[in-house]
Amino acid sequence: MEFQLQIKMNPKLYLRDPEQSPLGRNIIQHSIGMIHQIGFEDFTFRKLAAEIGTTEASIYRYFENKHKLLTYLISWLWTWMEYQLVYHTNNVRSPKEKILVVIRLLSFQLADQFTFSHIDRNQLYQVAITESSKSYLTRHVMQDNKDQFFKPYKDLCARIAAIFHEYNAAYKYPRSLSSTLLEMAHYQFFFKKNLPSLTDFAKDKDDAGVVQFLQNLVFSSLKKE
Amino acid sequence: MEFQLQIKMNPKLYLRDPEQSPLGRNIIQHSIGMIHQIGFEDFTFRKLAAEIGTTEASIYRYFENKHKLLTYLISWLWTWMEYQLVYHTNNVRSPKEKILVVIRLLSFQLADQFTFSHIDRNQLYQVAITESSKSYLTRHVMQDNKDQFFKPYKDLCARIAAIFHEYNAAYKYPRSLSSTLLEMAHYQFFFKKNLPSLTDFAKDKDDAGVVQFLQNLVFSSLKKE
DNA sequence: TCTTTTATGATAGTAATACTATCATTATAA
DNA sequence: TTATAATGATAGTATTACTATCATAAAAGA
Repeated sequence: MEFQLQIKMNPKLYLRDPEQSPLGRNIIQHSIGMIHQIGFEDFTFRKLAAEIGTTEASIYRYFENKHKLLTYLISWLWTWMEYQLVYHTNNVRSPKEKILVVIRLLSFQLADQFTFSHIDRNQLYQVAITESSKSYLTRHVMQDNKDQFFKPYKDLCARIAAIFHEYNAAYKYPRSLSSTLLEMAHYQFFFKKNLPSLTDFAKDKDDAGVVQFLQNLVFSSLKKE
Repeated sequence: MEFQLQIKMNPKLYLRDPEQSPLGRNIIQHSIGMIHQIGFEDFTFRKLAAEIGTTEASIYRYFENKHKLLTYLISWLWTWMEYQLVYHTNNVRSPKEKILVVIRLLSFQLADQFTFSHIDRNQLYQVAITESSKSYLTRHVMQDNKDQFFKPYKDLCARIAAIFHEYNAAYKYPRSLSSTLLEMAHYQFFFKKNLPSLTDFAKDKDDAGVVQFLQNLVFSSLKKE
């Protein structure tokens, strides 16, 4: 018995659906690998075309530009995260336990039930740590928002906020705490690796310290017990 | 009686010190204005040269590239912030009061004692909200860090962490809480303006809500009383 | 099976970006 | 007064970020 999870993406993010063809899936797969390797700034469609043995023109038939492609990738990850959250909190009663699941998920400590032949989630997660905020830190964020590009992120944020509310209905800032958690789950790992003095985890070998910090941050804010 | 604050910048950030000439100061002044207006991605030395009536080549004599210029600007702001922090917490005894000063400072609610003829701090602060993280979210962050480009940011972070420690010596994550506060002081304002559903301040007209959230976040984490 | 559509490849071309180099001119300092 | 330094003027290169055109192969429809 095999299950497949199909993530439906916002059609405005692409010109031709990359999931529907081998070339499209190649673009997705190798763009993740390449951005991971050389970073988004140095990543170009020309280099990507060379790597997968196609032409620039062919890639432009799938994505308008590299920024849309990045937004597509990040958007895919948030959607996948939300699904994971639903899956892993299903049948969990205690809001406290749900919050622990959220933090484990955002710290990439949870096992996945699916494999995606062309998407290396581990690599995509690494990409997201460094590049995700670039998808909205632009001058065209408002237009992109109107086009619903950030719906997956906002949905995930809202779902986590709802769990916070469930844990403590009196807490006044569930959404801001949720976006803080989402961003910090990236930034603290980035800092730990690259600018360690901005964290308290410089010497840590594993991610346990960051996870504990995030737990402390959230539960302190939400108080209770 | 007039006082002047001279902020000493890391010489590796520039080729020729922009503070030492009218052209240099023009570059600083107009780059802030221009990045504020069109965003860092669309900002080019060519456009900047046209605006201030000089040539691309002349600008390249001051800065190697636009990324170094951005890092210079952001770096200046962090240094200025640290000075403000020292100034405004001088003679303040209570650590709690110091933390309130920090948050007011990061939310740009504090008056400044100096004017800088060619640097519009208000505009630079707006630029920092959207662009500051781009100065380190790169593949060359490690090298840049070795060159001490982020020292002003790390110094400010450490100083705030020290205040947290003073407030509650038992708290385990003063640095991470400090970097969280620093980043969120930007992100929550950015979200409030551009992606309001990621915050609880969509309808707020002023910044008071964000300030309260930041206070709540910090004091909850640090507990005590 | 024949034909039409669709996807890709191959190739070319353009405007802008991100620089580097050279030389003349002007202002300043020794 | 002469050397030095800063800027302007101009030119040029490699790369980026696209757009356009045409040929070919594969798939789908009649």
